[in-house]
Amino acid sequence: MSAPEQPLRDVPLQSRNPLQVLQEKLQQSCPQLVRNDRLVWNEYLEAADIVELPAGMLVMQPVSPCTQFMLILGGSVRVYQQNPDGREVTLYRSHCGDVCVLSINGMLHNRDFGAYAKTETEVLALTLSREQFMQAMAMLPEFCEFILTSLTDRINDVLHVIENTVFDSLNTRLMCSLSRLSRETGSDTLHLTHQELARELGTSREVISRILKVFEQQGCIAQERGVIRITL
Amino acid sequence: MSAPEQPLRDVPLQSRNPLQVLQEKLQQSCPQLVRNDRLVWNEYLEAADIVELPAGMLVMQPVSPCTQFMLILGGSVRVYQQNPDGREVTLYRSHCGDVCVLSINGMLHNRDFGAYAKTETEVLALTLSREQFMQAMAMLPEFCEFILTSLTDRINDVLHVIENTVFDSLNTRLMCSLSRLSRETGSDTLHLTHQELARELGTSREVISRILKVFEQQGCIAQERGVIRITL
DNA sequence: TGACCTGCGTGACATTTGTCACACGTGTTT
DNA sequence: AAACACGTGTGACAAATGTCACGCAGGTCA
Repeated sequence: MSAPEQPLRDVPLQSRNPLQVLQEKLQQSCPQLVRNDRLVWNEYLEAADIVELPAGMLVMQPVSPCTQFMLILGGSVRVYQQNPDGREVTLYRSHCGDVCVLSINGMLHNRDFGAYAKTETEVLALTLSREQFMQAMAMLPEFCEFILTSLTDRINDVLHVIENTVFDSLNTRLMCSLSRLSRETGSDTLHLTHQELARELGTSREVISRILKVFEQQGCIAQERGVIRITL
Repeated sequence: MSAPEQPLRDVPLQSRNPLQVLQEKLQQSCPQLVRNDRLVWNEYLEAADIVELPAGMLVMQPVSPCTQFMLILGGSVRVYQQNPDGREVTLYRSHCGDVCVLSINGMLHNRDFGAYAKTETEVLALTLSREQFMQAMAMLPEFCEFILTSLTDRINDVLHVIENTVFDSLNTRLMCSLSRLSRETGSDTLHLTHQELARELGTSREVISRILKVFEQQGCIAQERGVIRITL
């Protein structure tokens, strides 16, 4: 399976060559990865398989069958936990340029990883076999550094999640979630139900409704059925 | 600075050759790291510097001056966050055999890392320069795998912390903390004040006192000034 | 002895969050 | 039209947690 070749015209990112999109993305976040206008590990990436996952697919379960390294090229994956009552919390999301941590876990030893991952949109991902991955780590210091950076950044992210859940009120956390989701989707109009926001924060629908009503009265947001628009 | 050479007699771990202790530890957690009765990266480790940090030292601040890789050989480091009011939460602890995540962050790019780290005891750590570290990653697949495993395991750990803070009552979280601390110190007698437990969970002293009183009435614990004994 | 610090106990109270029950409107299906 | 699923609003209430204001006991130090 290989990437579709398309001209770089004024079309949405999703329909462009995903490796090109990845390169632009990484050029911003890790400029040292790009030399002479191409990714230093292009030779590896271009040999890699690219897989396309449908939206709504449960990619990872606590013990996953995944034995390959995965790098997200496009789309979004939600990583979350579930308690026995069926309540959920979102732990983080992976987007273009993000390493799939659970795939590294699976590739190395497939230890129990107390988390689920589900695609929220169609997802394009690059995969490397364990051997390809280890070889890239050994041969390409930039790739090695990229992987380590991704992992430590991810740890940093989730530490901030802990900070927020411990120190901040639901009020604050909800507002932060709205603003982050708005940033991630690049739009101030969020197509979300109250129930989905409850799953985001690990609380119940009624609580979200109650707080959103306050936000609405304060003029921070406007609501329609299934839609929240940030007006601030 | 090199490791003290001491005979392996019946003495507490702390006074033995720290590399020996590390090897025994890693043999349990990562047996593939040991071949022919020695660590596969002994050559690197034996050339490495070993540093000794005093107890109570603030090792890392949100932006740390650390530019070396660190691997804990002995003692314990507490990684925590602080909010503006001065309230704290413990995020995790590092012990013998653990990689210092913040040192990797510092070594690679020293990005802001919203967390503090403080030694709780005297700490012995092995350090590698950035060059030594990258070379070990490239040359020793076992070392590379060990580092990646350490990082993904750490992510897994903190994801569980999120799960607990979101889904569990303080009651449950406190009991879990007590039992974990007991496991980590290898003793059922914990020398801890209520205030320290409050910092552990990100709450206030009164709340901890209230819950511990209940535990005591239920017969799960016994308390003296500054001491909690688990009797269950 | 008295002053002081630290650790703990505790009651009263406010606030936050979770839960339950039910109602209403919209859109879809039968 | 009737039935139904879904998203939302809402009021009442319970439970959990945070906060404040104390008091008390043990130890240390001057």
